[in-house]
Amino acid sequence: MDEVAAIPAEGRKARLDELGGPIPVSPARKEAEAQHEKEHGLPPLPGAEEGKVVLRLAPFPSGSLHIGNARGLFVNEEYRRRYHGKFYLVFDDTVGSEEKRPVPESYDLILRDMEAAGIRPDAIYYKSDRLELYYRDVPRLLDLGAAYVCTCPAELLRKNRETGVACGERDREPTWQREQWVGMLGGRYEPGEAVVRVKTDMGHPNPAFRDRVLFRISDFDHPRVGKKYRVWPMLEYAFAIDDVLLGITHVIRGKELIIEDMMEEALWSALGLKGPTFLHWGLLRIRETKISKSKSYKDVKSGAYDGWADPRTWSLSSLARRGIRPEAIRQFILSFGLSQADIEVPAETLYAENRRLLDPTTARRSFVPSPRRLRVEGMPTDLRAARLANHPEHPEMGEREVALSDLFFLPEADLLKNVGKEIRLKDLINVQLPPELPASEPGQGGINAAPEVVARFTDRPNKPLPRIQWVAAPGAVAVDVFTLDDPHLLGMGEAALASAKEGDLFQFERFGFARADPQPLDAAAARRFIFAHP
RNA sequence: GCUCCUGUAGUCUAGUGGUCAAGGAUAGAGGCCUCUCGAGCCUUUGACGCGGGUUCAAAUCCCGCCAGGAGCACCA
Repeated sequence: MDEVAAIPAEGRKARLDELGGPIPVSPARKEAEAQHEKEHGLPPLPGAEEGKVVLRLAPFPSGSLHIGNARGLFVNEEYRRRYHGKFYLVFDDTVGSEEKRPVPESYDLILRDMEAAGIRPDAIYYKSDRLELYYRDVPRLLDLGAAYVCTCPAELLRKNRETGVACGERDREPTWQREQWVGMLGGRYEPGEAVVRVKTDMGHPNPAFRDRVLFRISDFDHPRVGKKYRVWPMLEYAFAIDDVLLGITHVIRGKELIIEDMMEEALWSALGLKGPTFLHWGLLRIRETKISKSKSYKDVKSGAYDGWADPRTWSLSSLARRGIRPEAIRQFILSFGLSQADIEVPAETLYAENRRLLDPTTARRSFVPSPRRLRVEGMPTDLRAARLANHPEHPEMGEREVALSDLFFLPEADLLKNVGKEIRLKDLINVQLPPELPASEPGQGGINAAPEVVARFTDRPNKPLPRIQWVAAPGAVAVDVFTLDDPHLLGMGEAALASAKEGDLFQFERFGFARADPQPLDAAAARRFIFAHP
C-alpha cells in the first residue's frame, strides 16, 4: 500500500496502462485496506500530497470550544496526522456584530480546550493582527471594478439585494471608489455609512450571493487591538486573503459556510490567486444538549454555571473534567465521516466510546447517592474489616481494606425498593430489611437527619439476592457529585475516596464513572467528583 | 419565496453498476458469564424515502416527486 502510494499519481497510471489494466488486488490486501479505511473513517483528501497539507481551524473567540466544535478540531487533526501536514489555529477575531463580540478570556479558553483535546496547533494566528494585510488588495479590487464602495443604509442595501436592484454607486469609476475607500479608512464615514462590496451579479439566482459586503466600519473597542482600526473585513474576505497567505491547502468546515467558500473563490478569481480546496460536513447535534454559546456565556457570567468547565456547557475542557478522554471524542467524531447530511446523535454513543476506554483500567469504588443509615443487628464481631478488589477482572490492580462497624450507608432508593426482603451488601454480608423504613422527621435535611434503618444480619455466603453497594460508616466521607441532572448530588463515599487526587478516575459501582475535581463545592463534602456517564 | 445540500435499520455509518439474499457501531430483545443496573461473550429483531427511466444487471446512473436541513446579516 505504501509502495503504491509512493509512486506519483501519474506514474501509477502509466504503470497501469503498461500492464494492460488494473493490478489485481489480493484478498489479503483488500482486507488490509478495508481495515485501514475503517480505522480512519475519513475519505482521502482530494489532491493531498504527503507532507504538504496545511489545514486550519478558525474559531471566533466568543467562549469555549464545545463538543460541536470538536468536529473541526478532530477532523483537521486527523488529516494533519495522516498526511504529516500542518494545522494552524487562526483566531477569527474580527469585530463581529452587536450580538456577537469577541470575548477577551475566550482566547485562553480556546487554547485550553485544544489542550484538553490533546491537540497542539503548529502555529497560531490572529486576524486582528492582520488588518493591514487585508487592506492591501482593496485598491486593486476597486481598480479592477471587482468591488465598490456602497453608502446605502443597511436596510436599503438588503432590500435592493432581495429585488436585484443595483445601488447607485455600483458602477462609478475606480478613482471615485478609491477616494471613498481612503475616506473610509480616514474616518470620513461613521459606522453604517459606507461599506465595501464585492461586485458579483445583482441578478444572481442565489440572492445570498448578490454583492456581499467585504468591509464595514466599526468603532468597537477590540479586546486585542482596541480602537486602532475602524474598517474591518468580513469573514469571507479575511479568509480569501489568509488562506492564500498562510498556504492553506484544504479548508474543512461546516456546510453553513458554503456561500463564503464561493465568495472566496470569486475573490481569488478577481485577484488571480489560487486558494485551497473546500470540504464540508453537515450539522452535528448531540441529542440531549441544546448547546448555545450565548446561553452558556450568560450563565457563566452570572455565576449560575461553574465557569466554562461546567459540564452543562459541553465545552471540551468540561468533558476532560468529567473524565471523557480525547480519544473517545476523536473516535466519536471520526465515525461520522465527512457527510453533508445533518445528524443528531445521542450522547450515549460518545459515552459508549469512553466506557470502552475507561472500563478496563478504572478502579472500582463505593459511592452511595442519597444515602440512608443502616444499622445491622447481630453484625458478627469478628467482621472488623473487608478487603475489596479494585477491579473485578484485573486482580493485578490490587485491593483496599475497608474498616467496618455495624453501621452502613445505603442508597435510600434501594432500601425502599426492597423493604421486607433480604438483600446482600455486595461482597460482604446478607441482611434482612424491616417491613418498612422509619419515616423521616419533617424539617431537618441532611444525611444524618433520617432515623436509622435497622436490619438483621442473616449470613455471609454469596446468595442470589439483590446486591446493593454500601459505604461503611467508619471513615466514610461526604462526597459531592456533579451530574448533568443534579450539579450538587450529595452522598457518602468509602474512606479511600478521602485521599483521591485531582484527576483520579473511578467507577462508582452501580452508579457510573466519575473524576475527582480539585475543589469540593460544599463545605460539608470532603471530595467533589464530576460524573462522566453510567 | 429563492439558492444550495442531504435522504441506507431507533440512531450514526460502510457501500461509487454485478461478489449486497446490504457490512459495522450504538441502542433494543434473548442467553451465557459476572457478588455492579459496568464490562465481556453468544444469538437475535431491524434499513436502501416514493415513482418513473437507462441497463442483461441499480442502494449505486438519469428525471420527477416527497421529506428533512442550511444559507439568504454592515455575525461567524
